[in-house]
Amino acid sequence: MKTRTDAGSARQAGSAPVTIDLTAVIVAVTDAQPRVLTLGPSVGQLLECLPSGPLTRRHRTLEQGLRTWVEAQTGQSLGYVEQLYTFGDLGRQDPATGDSPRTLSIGYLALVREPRSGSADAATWHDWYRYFPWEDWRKGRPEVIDGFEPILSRWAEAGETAGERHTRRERIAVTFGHHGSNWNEDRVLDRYELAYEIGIVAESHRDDSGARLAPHAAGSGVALAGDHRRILATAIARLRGKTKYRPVVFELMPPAFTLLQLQQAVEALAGIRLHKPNFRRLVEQQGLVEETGAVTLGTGGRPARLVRFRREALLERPAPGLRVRAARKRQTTGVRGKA
Amino acid sequence: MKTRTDAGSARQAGSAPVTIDLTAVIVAVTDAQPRVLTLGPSVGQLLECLPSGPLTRRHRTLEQGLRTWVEAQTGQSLGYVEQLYTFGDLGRQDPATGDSPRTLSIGYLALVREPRSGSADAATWHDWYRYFPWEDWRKGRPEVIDGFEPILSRWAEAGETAGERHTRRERIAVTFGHHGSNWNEDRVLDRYELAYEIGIVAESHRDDSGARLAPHAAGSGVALAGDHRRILATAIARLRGKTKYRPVVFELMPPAFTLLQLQQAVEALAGIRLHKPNFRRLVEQQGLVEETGAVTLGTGGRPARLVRFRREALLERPAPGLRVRAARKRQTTGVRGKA
DNA sequence: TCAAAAGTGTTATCCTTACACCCATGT
DNA sequence: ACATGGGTGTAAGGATAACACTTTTGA
Repeated sequence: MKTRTDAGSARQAGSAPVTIDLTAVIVAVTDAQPRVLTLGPSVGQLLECLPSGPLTRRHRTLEQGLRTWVEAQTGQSLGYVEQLYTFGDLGRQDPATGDSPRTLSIGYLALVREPRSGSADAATWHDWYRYFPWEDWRKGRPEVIDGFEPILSRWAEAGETAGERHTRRERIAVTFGHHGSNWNEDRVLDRYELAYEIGIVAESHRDDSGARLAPHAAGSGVALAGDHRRILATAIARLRGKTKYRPVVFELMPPAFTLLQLQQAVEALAGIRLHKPNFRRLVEQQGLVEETGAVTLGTGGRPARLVRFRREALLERPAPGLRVRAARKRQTTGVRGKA
Repeated sequence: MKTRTDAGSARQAGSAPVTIDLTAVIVAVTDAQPRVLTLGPSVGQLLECLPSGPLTRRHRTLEQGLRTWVEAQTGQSLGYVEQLYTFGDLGRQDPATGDSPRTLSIGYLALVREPRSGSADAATWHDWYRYFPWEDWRKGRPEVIDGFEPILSRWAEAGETAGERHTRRERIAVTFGHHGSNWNEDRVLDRYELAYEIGIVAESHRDDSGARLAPHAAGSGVALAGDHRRILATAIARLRGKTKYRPVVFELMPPAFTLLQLQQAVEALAGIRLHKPNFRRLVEQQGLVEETGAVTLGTGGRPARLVRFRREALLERPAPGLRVRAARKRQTTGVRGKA
């Protein structure tokens, strides 16, 4: 790709040595909880991190490099994989490293069916709301947000000009909604970035020495090494968004499942509760599933039909997905957690 | 980001030297046509290419590096910028380069308001359908697709097993639709990748020495250097998709515009025709525009109200955009081209 | 018998699509 | 007068969201 070099004006500015880190957000849903695979912490490594490794000559494609590293580090082999974003800003680098060999991380989202519990190494599955407690609205508005609200307002009112204060208030309204209403579950990354900027989140303080407004709020979740929590936020946002127009949830489901299991998986990802009868109709009317003929036994109630994903849906609809919105009342299922 | 190095198992495999290329797809809409800014061709550079340059130490952020390069090469300063994808597979490198210092390109989408015609350098604006003639359905089904169809079927029927043939037929149906129906304007990248794989497109033959099924079909559009046509396809796909749930079109419009101009911009991007009365209602009902009070004169008919983008729409709707679908009949406007 | 989950019916409302039609200006 | 684009009315059909209600199991 050097052939066009001459076309530019001042090209020979000396490209710095760069290392590429391939980083994976590996997601599964078990027992109606969204889980993500992390490594550590260990000696000499204070924080947990996502599986990741440098791109080498032996990797023909970026994705192949990612799969190789993940398998080596976690024993997990990946099915569905999708590139998320490339992070490479200076100044957000881990201070320990220094800036000398610049590192870019290319983040990936991977979906797997079963968290085969840590066969290899120190890989462990964690509920992803451990890192984003404010993102789980399934049991109602999370209390941690109460702690954020004064910090957010203080930041808004600390704007220099009237215009800036207005912009800040608007930004808060868009990302976090107005106290409880207008919550948009897709804006995971926007919320993390705002929290990072304001200093709600531990990483803000680690990354820069300058004083931030807020002193790392209580309930701001578990931090990860480097940019990894940002990458995780990107993954959750992408997955929540994509669910709505592409049948990605099924990558997380076993070959046969009940409609309730499917609903709980969607709820787990989106962090909201859904209306059961309407959810079922949505799924069936979109033609996303078909009968297997089998039924489950002993789920604590009437046996449920087992269904499977119906691939033909891809041909029939331009955007086959689950365009869901939170139920006003708790119209879903009774007890959650252990399914 | 080296702090977690120890957490992995066999990390020290020697990361190869890598060059990062920042590549921009710069889009504008003028005279109801979608345009993209390219460089060349020139001496020693047979093909056109997108503005791009290597990431250097001086670039604090990737985006800032991109802006700097684009401004140097084209004189164009960028407004809205969004990262698209990072391309880095070996084997798709330009053969001239060889593989030694591996190059990744990070593709960006930029939207600008006015193609201030090539003040600097050799930058020129081109209709983007020059590179993707099959993507413009505004005047009905493009004839070039007739030429593709036999090639696609031949490829499908050349599958080894019955299963593979079925998979291939399905893939064709999803990406290109069944002869004219089921066209999904968002699947620009899928179509390019299929065309590349089959050999419809010139790049397939340039990149690999192996014989392909088809000998670079007629009407397969103008090729670009390196991965650039793929990056352009990614940009168009992203833009077509994003229009539906985010008000990005307005980044391409002047401060005040008529509803017809807006419709023509959307049609230009999506490559389909829309139903005029319904489009207007959609826009107004979504609250995306507000009156300026002014009207246009002499547009060949009754003077039109000039409207502007209404920022408050962002606060009111979770996904403010123009969820459009092709009109069955030509219900739009009369003559196109010169607006 | 009751709790728990599965599953059906029905309605009001909104959004989408298509059709038909009128309005205001320039040539 | 008529062409061109601007703009409104409205009705059919489909998708949603909320409501209430029945069915089938296990403890």
